[in-house]
Amino acid sequence: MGSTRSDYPSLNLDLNVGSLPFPVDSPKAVLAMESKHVDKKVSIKDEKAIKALEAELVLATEENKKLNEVLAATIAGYSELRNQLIELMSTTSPEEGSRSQSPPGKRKSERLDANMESTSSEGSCKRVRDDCKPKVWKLHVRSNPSDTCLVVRDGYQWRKYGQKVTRDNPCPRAYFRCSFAPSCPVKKKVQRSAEDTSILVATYEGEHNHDPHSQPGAPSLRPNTAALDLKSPGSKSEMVSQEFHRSLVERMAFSLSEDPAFKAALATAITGRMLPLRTS
DNA sequence: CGATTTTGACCAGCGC
DNA sequence: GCGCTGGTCAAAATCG
Repeated sequence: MGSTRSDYPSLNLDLNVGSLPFPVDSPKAVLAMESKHVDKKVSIKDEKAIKALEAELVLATEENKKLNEVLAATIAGYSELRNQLIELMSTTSPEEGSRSQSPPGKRKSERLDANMESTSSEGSCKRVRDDCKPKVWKLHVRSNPSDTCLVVRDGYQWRKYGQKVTRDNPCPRAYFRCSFAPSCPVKKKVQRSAEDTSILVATYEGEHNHDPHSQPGAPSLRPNTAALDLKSPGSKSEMVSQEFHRSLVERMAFSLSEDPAFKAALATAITGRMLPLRTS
């Protein structure tokens, strides 16, 4: 995933500055068209007007080019800032270290998973894990706290194979396997957040090797429920892709808004930007 | 009757 | 080595 301009559809602006009387691609095209259509009886006055228009077009083209460069620089800067933020979030700051210090008895693998949570929601995960464990990422979904069923509707069909009450959370954790294909390696753990019981935390391990909608009797995605389409990117269906993109953005936004480290980093960044302005 | 859920038992990893 | 804990298994129960 490169940070090219095509990665930012919303930023794909049409920068054809200056109003042109007809759609053209370049000054050469203008000249070609003009040489075709210009009447021999064209007066000197008209020729001057044409030259003026040509000059205006060249200026507009130049301006367009400059604006494109500015846009590219802006996107590059955005990318760099985003990477810095991700890096900042993934590295353990002293106070975050004490916060994320795992309680005694917490397993190493789980701590790794917890570490992954901050980065896995972003595709450009910088940190590469040493082992060859399947991809793990977490999903926070709001649901009715009075609803006791640990079901996250994500378009796939799951088969529950266990439930446990964990030490650090009074709410039970449910274990699911993808029930569509026996060969599908994906597993899912669902548990209510200890802090906010209205939030269901679903931990996915691995990637589906099948289409979520290919299965018969797949549950329809109801509104007003924890419904998300988690189909892998790069699918053929544009609708699904858009849905996936939307859910990804929602997930990222939610994860970031819930992350105290992000809030702290944001506050630091804002303070850092404001203080020099005040002191100067 | 097959699929799914429940739930206690078992296993393996980790810290002490 | 032992105890704690999370993850999984598998038999029984339940559901459609």
